[in-house]
Amino acid sequence: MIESDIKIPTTRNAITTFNMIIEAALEKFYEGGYHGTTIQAITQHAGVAAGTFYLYFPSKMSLYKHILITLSHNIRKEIASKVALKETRLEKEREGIKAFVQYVQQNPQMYNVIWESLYIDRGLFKEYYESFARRYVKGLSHAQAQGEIDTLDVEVTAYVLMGITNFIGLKVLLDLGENNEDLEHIIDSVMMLLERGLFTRK
Amino acid sequence: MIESDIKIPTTRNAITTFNMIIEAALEKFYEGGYHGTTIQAITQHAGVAAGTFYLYFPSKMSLYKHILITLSHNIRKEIASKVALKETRLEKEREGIKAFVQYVQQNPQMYNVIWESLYIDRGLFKEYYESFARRYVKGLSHAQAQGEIDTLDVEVTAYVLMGITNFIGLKVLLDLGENNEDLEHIIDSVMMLLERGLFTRK
DNA sequence: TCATAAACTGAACCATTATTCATGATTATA
DNA sequence: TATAATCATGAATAATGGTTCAGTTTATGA
Repeated sequence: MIESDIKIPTTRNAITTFNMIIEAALEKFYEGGYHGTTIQAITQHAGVAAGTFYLYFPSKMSLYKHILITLSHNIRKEIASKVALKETRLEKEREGIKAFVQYVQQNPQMYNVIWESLYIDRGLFKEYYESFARRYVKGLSHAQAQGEIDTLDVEVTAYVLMGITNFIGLKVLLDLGENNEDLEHIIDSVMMLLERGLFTRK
Repeated sequence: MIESDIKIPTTRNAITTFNMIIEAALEKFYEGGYHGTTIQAITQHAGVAAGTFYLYFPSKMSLYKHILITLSHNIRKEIASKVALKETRLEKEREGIKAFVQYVQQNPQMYNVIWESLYIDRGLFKEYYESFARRYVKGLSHAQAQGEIDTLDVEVTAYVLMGITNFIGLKVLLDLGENNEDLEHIIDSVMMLLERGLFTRK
């Protein structure tokens, strides 16, 4: 395991400190990115001394990886639990998009942390999207076996759907374009496209 | 203009040097990202001394911005010219995806440079996607007026299509998942989805 | 051919910052 | 209460890397 070198504390106070450092790091990484954030800035924001950082993390890098892994666990769990409540693939798809966008809104640091891995550790970046896709493919294959979705290449479809979800999330998070307040309307539009296709029928 | 502080040279040799620095920077930024790349590394790779860099660029940052702007100009021009050759919106859409993915394959530094702007200058990142979307919206609105595409929210649709294109590009570039050799097959799958929708019809 | 400008050099400067460590405070245990 | 173990400090260290500049080479054109 990558994070085996992190000393996860057991006593009450130490756990608080540990978590405060992570919280502070999330905020700072969001603001300035990995390289734009100093240990001083993190620890200062967490209200501890610089040296305290190294009681828990052997390096700045290990903190970053720990955060990346935690975030990706969380979002996957979040989406999976919400999607599981729905019956049809159509409903699952709608719920998945919604859960993702809401998670992003509540954890705006996500894109920064995950995308930055492209420059920090390309393996982690690939692993994140590939394992996300793998789970997606499973769900789509199942739906295909049930006759719910068309006979498409499920892997390509998984990346298409991930692309849609990610860019809608980005639009809402960074307020790209207009009308980002009404999430239901946005999702309605996306679902209409997935239901009918883009083009008019003759 | 942002890059007005760059001294673009006029004499033959100086232009060569200028371009060699940019080429080297592209390669190094791709390998290690902005922060992971030193001026020393860039100039060494370009075969010039460190000081030479500052004859043309006032700072490392100005080089990055110059590259970002150049890349985004180029890809837009590339896509626009190819899409213009096609008649129907369906053909234009197919051509657009293809042009994008091919551009990405030939300029693999693109994602690194553009996405990294999220940590370097969030305004540039937003500007890039918003202006990309604006052009897309124009095309879609036109197609809608012609009755070629459904009555969808064109802005949301633009981000959906950009998301699809970007993630297919990412899949091919980073070789995520399998079967990334056959680009035509991938594009066929995407287009089928856009034509028919995702779900089977009762 | 020679003078002037343009292009280039790379060692030195200086600011930044990840990490260490000697020391002190706090908490748990016997 | 004594003693060990844990937790915390923050100044010092050491390395890195963007930028400068005084000097050298190359090109130009009269």
